[in-house]
Amino acid sequence: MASSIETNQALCNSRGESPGLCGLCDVRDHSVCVEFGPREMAQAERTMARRTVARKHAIMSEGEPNDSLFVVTQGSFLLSKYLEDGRRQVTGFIFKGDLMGVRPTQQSAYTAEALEDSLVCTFSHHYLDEVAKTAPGVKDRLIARGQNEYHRAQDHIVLLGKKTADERVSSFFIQLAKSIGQDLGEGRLEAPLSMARQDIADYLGLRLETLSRTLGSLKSKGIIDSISRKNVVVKT
Amino acid sequence: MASSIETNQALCNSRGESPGLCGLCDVRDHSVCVEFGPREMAQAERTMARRTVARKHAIMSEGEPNDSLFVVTQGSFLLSKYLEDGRRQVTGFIFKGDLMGVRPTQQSAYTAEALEDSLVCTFSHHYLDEVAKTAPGVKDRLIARGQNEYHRAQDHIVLLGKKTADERVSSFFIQLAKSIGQDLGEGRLEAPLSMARQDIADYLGLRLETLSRTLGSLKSKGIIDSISRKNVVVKT
DNA sequence: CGATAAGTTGACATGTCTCAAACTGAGTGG
DNA sequence: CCACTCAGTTTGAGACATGTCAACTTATCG
Repeated sequence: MASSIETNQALCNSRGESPGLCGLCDVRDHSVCVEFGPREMAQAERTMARRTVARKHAIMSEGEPNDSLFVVTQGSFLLSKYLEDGRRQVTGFIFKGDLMGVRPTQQSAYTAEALEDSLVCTFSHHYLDEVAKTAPGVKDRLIARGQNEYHRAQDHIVLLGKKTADERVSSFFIQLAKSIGQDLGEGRLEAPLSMARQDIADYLGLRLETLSRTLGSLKSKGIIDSISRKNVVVKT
Repeated sequence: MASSIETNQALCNSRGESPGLCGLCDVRDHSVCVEFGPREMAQAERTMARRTVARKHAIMSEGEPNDSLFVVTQGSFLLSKYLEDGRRQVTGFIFKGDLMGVRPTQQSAYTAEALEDSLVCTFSHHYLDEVAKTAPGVKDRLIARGQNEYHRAQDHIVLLGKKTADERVSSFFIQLAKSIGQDLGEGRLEAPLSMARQDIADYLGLRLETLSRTLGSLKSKGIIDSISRKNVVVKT
């Protein structure tokens, strides 16, 4: 799962406070663009494409080439990989402030599809390479983001390799709530759920039915306060 | 698991063919150093430390700071993470030509310990940042390596989340043989095993006993030709 | 308010785990 | 060159967590 905004920075920021679209962007401070100087900012506003992605539509597909970096400014995405026989593994969820496509590639390693109507800023890597010549911090930020992806993947590996169904489900919801939830007080956190049960099950390496049963068990244990299709409240 | 040398490049290479130690290094063309010019090479040979790591000794520890990049020139390493109660998940194996520590960090995400007496070149990230000023390709190489790690981790996630014990074990040995094995002809590949059964089981998210039984089953199916403590021959 | 997709619950099957015992092979010393 | 040892590995029998398949319930949306 992706750890949204808090700790990391994404790509956009105007050091010279230009009042353009980027100047108003609410993920700017957490993105690659933080590294852009006023000149790059102005150029970015012309060069960069803002793109809407409709629910269920892919912005990257496993095996297809991709030469852009995407910064999610609204909405959320699901990352997945398929085995030849159609079994699907969800490898991550992406939220506002997260990046996709840290490196250009002939064959994307995974598919990224929108879980809801979403909005992304796209930067071609060709353009980023240019920017990097005068703003070297951009590359460091990409390295850092890439490492974050890797570390999240390692946590996911531990979850799948060593945790029980109960542990997987509670780890997932607690992490989700901590990363995108809001505090309701009394140690309760509420988070919106843009993904379906099947998506969560495919992320956790469980069957839909097992997830559903486990959810019931966690509710009775008080770890999960309430859960509906679109919302969850967890206690910590 | 790490995909050794073939496809990727690591860090070292003398474009100006200096006949120093680096000039003789057999992983040079696959490493970061490929990007170094003659000047950087000469400097590297003075600055960089070659270090031996004894079997079972850690070169990085989960939670401990690390500010160096390691290039494995001999031997192999095991990467692992632990849950609070001591359960261990092996997140990867590292072989000759692979990198560890792509980014400096206050808290390493995992532990890396030598599976056999090994040899690494260590570059401080402080030094690499200097080099990057005149050899910008170094950063790109680190981004690329970081992404490779991430993609391998995603494959690992699919293995743990969706594959059966049989599939996990055969995937593991086939990938191992393809990456570090040598061709015996007739579609047979032989690879040395520097890790114990327990290490492999912890990598595959299986119990030792399940791995052992599965190995027997794969032998009778002909997917594994033979396997001992130190060697495996797989048929493809 | 009916139609359809999404989620839950039930009963049973099975793959993997658990615990215990037996085996194997490399090193050591008599 | 033969016990002896000890860690590593394999085998056995039974338990249990999760998977499977089917029926049922609940949300969502025209």
